[in-house]
Amino acid sequence: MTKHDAEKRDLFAIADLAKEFGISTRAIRFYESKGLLKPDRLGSTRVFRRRDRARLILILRGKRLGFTLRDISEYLSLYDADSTRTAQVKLLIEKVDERLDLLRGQLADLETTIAELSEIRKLADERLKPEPEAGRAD
Amino acid sequence: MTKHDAEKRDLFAIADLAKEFGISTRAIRFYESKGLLKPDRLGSTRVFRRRDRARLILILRGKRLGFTLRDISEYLSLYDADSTRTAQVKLLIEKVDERLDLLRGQLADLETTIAELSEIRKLADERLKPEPEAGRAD
DNA sequence: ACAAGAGTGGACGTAAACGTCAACCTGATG
DNA sequence: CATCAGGTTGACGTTTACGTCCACTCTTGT
Repeated sequence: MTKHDAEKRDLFAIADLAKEFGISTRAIRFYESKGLLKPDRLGSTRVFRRRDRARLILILRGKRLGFTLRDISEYLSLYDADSTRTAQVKLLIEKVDERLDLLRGQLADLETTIAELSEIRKLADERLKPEPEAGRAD
Repeated sequence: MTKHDAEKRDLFAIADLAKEFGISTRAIRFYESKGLLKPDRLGSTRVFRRRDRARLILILRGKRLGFTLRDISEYLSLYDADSTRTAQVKLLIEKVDERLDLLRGQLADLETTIAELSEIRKLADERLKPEPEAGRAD
């Protein structure tokens, strides 16, 4: 069972991650080619560690939110930047703020949309059971 | 002034909408070709009305949220479905619920991301003004 | 020894969402 | 009348994010 506890392991084959997250190995290699992942190598074989797995999680979340890989790449660099040591903390802050604005915009859009759909749902639902009154006959 | 109050008008040229929303006329025609918009015609010239403008707003919001045009198309049909008359209210409800689930998932992702970035921001920020001590002089 | 199974890089294919011409029509205007 | 701003329909080009072969190489079980 310990074998399957992905959280605790530190070594992953490309196929492990592909399976765990339901994506193709091709996709993973593609992410690497774009610099989003930097697995170690054993000869030519990729060896993924916890760090890469964590990045992959962020990548997939970014994708669910509709960001491009380029966006996500920038975004990952924010995590990397090591806010306690970076020489350009101000630049980092700017970037983070920028992205936060963007996300808050999305959040607002999302809330509006959810509200509107809920309203539609409510109407349709009422339509479905319109007689809290009396009995009926078929 | 009344001329420019987009909300109150009922006739829009393709370029009006393009300008108002900062997109290309090509995009608008493309949306039409995909059935997302159905402007009237004066001869061959497209005439957009409030309804189309409203749909365009929904389309752009959908895009900001990372949905495909196909997704958005389905989504628009929910608005169209006229929940007070549709013969398949149940189907409508299912679709809406489905989409609400999806959106709520995004909302959760978004909130997580915002929280994480805020944390990074906080760290970087502290790093920038590490002396909450003593007075100041200008 | 050898086949199977996983890994590799490289090349090509593809769907989505437009951008970018090209070639045309049309009404207003100096 | 010539031109010009705005409209039209194609048709082709482009970028993104992979899928789909392909032709190897390595490791391992029998």
